[in-house]
Amino acid sequence: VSISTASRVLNAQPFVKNEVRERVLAASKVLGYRPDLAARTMRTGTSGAVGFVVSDIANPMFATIAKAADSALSPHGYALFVANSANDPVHETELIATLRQRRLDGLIVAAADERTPGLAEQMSAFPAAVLLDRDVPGARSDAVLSDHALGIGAAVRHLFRLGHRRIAIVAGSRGQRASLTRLDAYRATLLELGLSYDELLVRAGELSPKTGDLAARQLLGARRPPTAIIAGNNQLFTGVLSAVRALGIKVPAAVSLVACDETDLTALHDPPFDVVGRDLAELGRTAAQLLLARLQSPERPPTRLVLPTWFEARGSSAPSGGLGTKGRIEP
Amino acid sequence: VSISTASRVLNAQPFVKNEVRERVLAASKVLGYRPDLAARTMRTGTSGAVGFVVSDIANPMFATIAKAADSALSPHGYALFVANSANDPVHETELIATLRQRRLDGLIVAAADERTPGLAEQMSAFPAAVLLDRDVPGARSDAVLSDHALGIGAAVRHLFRLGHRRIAIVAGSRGQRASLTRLDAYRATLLELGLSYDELLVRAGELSPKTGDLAARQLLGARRPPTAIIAGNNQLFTGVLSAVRALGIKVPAAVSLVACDETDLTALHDPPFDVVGRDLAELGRTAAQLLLARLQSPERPPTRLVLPTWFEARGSSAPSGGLGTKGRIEP
DNA sequence: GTGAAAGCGCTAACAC
DNA sequence: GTGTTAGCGCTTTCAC
Repeated sequence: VSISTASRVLNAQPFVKNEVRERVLAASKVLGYRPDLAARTMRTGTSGAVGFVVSDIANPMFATIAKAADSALSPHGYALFVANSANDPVHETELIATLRQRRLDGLIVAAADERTPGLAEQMSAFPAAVLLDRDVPGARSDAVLSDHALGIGAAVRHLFRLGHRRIAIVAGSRGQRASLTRLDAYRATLLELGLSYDELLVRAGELSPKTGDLAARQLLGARRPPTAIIAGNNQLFTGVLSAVRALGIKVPAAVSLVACDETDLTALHDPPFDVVGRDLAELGRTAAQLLLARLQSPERPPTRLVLPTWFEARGSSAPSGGLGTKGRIEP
Repeated sequence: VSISTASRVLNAQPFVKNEVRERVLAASKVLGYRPDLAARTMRTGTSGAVGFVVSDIANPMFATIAKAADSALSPHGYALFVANSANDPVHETELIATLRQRRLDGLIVAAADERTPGLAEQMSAFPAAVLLDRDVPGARSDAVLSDHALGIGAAVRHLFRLGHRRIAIVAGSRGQRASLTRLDAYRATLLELGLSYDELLVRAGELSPKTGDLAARQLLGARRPPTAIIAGNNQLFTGVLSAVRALGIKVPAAVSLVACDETDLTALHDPPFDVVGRDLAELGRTAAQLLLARLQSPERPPTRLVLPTWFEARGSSAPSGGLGTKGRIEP
């Protein structure tokens, strides 16, 4: 029983006598043999591992996506490792570099900031890399994106129909496509409806509850407060909601609220919150599929897939006494 | 400039002339040199990586813990990778084996089922392994545990004081210490208060919203329904709540509800839900510290740290018209 | 069909 | 102080 024959057997290669194969298999079972993956990685250059870099590992949105991606990858023998950049572009760059040093075969990236210098180059260093709802300038990689304009547009129109004329939005900063396109869609829809774009009704900052809380306090404390607020991210929404609670403001009587991305909080509130939804699991699955496809055929042209978002009116928006509504509209 | 001198410089070893050191550093900067960690791992036997095996990566509870553990590990140069066992003991065993094959230096385990055969052996194969709120028979490893009895006991007593005599609990199955000790504490406290333990008021199953939903429907649809329900896990709680919503039952007027572990849902509900709380970040940090300590001194005796839980009465429990209360008790 | 041997990129023991 | 060399465990030619 030589060392190379054993390797052949364990890698299921042909041209090994059946009797020998049996013996090797038996022996490896008895000894509990497990190949050293570090050695294999060094020899073959592949690790059978895929990384998922998220900007906030504690955000259940990423967790849902990761779960779906993992389910799609693991039947193909790839392990998914989730790593946290903690919303820090510097740390993120370092993290991705380490993942490459560890020879991960693939990378799914929801970058903290798309404008981080060198990101595109870092990604192209991987055999396969997929952008998840991010648009990195200069990157020629596969991407799964959400069409945020669909949902935001519908939300704004819904609020308009209810009579709202002062609709505010709280969004992330300019470093992420999601925030940018949500803001763009917000503005475009306002103009389409003949409303003016009022910068005082727009707040942007880090994607954290704190930002949402602060923004909501500023908006609601202003001389001419909004009658509706769209929170452009689940973390921002928790902040907005905590501010609304702290200020004792009634929803939807005094202010209408729209969240982005369904969570337990939005779904199980009584009544549930209006939400701009999307299929997070589908997002993760698709990212995994793009990754697998690229690993299989490295030369295929980059694919950009755009998945829909939608608006669900529920219990957190109500008619406003604005110009547009005469009679009361039942929610 | 020889290959071993370069290695010495880059590993910050002494006995290298300053001038040479400078030159090597400069060259490595220019070339963008990054050591191949797979090769280093093979040579040294260590990978500088730690795994965190969770039973449900989409559960924000684990995400919070992971985030805290990561923050504690990364300053020490360890990367934390989160991997999902998807509540499947078989998959979990496979996953841990792979992590060992990848030569991860450490492991934090919140096993799906503590009774999985061979778990203790698998863990002892790692240079360092920490159990996170799990009690694996035969494992001689470090552990961070939560004292669930504290919080559950307080919750049951609180409900008793409010006049509740039919207090139900929905818990996980017997494969996790958390579920077991919560059930034990529930029963012990009932007996301590002179109440009988009624099996019809106890439901157990997989830690999923579905279980919670089903259990709540059974409990509330019974001939003698409970006046209060304790959900022994955040996932179960979402299920219990969805059932309560679907059945149109008022909280806390018709039934009092207690959740385990604070989430956005429990904190931001109006009014907030009563909750058995604990410091999840502290749990993660402590796990990381135990891991680092063991990596530093492999021979130290195993440490078991127990962290407290507590009960917070808020808006989801109300007096019940039971035998115990005459006058109305203000919440 | 099987074995011997080279080499992946790195570190560490040993010579100089 | 620095260079030479062996070897970590695996896969993969290349002989036989």
